[in-house]
Amino acid sequence: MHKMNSKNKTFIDKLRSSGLRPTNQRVEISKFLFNRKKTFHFTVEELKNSMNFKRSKKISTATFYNTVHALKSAGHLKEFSLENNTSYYDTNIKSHHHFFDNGKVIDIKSDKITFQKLPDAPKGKKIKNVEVVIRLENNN
Amino acid sequence: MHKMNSKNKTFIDKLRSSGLRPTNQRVEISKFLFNRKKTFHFTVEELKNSMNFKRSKKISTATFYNTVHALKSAGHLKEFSLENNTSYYDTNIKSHHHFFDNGKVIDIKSDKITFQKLPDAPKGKKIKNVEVVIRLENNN
DNA sequence: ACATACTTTAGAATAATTATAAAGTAGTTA
DNA sequence: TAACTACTTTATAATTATTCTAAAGTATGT
Ligand SMILES: [Mn+2]
Ligand SMILES: [Mn+2]
Ligand SMILES: [Zn+2]
Ligand SMILES: [Zn+2]
Repeated sequence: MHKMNSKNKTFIDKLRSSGLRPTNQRVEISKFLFNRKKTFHFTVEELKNSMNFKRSKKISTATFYNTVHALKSAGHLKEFSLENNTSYYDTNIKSHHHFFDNGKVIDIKSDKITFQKLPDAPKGKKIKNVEVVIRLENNN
Repeated sequence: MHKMNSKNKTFIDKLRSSGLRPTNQRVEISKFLFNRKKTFHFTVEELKNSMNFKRSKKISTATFYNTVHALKSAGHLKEFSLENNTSYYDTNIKSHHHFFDNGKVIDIKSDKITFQKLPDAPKGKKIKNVEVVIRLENNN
């Protein structure tokens, strides 16, 4: 008694090609994360609550953590931090920048910010990437 | 039986002028944090371990947390996050940028980075500050 | 010295995350 | 399809970072 629609196929392939067995839980989580137009920024708790809210058969906390870590390792998610002690994940894996607006995170495309001056990497090192955070506050 | 040297005076004043009673613990912690030439980036655990290592009379964990929070509220420390679930603190309270090199954090003075292009803040918002993280990796 | 508010402390509590190990499932092979 | 095996899910325990609690201690004003 499995639901199957044409969307799932995409995620099954995505998981398989990353060496992850496309279990029901992983497919559901992938669909929830990646089947949307805009970038999704989330914590594991938020993901768990919003997915499990409507489900009769809940997915376990450990599976949410396991799956998010697996997707991160496979390069489908990026991890980042705000100024609290929780990990956030980003469905936009391209190098890009962020607005932080009281806990709300908004993507800034890489080409929206360019530099006039950037320091050289210390000797023996090179630059892996450059990410900018623009913190916002309310006007007036 | 209090040790007192001319350095402590500075920190006593600093604490008093921030509305914090200059207790022994706070003075010791302030001296440890601020009596150095270079910026210090640390977690509360790191601070606790390095200060308590040599002391016979240990300062309690709660006091390290309390004092770091108090110093942050007073504007003498800034909090930031790496990609783990621990708060880091920065003795450099000026707006500035960072190199991240495998967990090691190095300051970049604000004027070492300038922008050619920056996005506008969404309407109703304004930019509070802009901080850049340059992630490093080893050469070759 | 006394009073009082603030501070320190040990220990309990909480939140996010990771570890454990038993039960379940996917992919493979007979 | 049945059996096999490696991988996955799950409930639960453990860990880590941090905050809370409330009792004992201390700084400051009088
Ligand atoms: Mn955590
Ligand atoms: Mn934490
Ligand atoms: Zn993003
Ligand atoms: Zn710094």
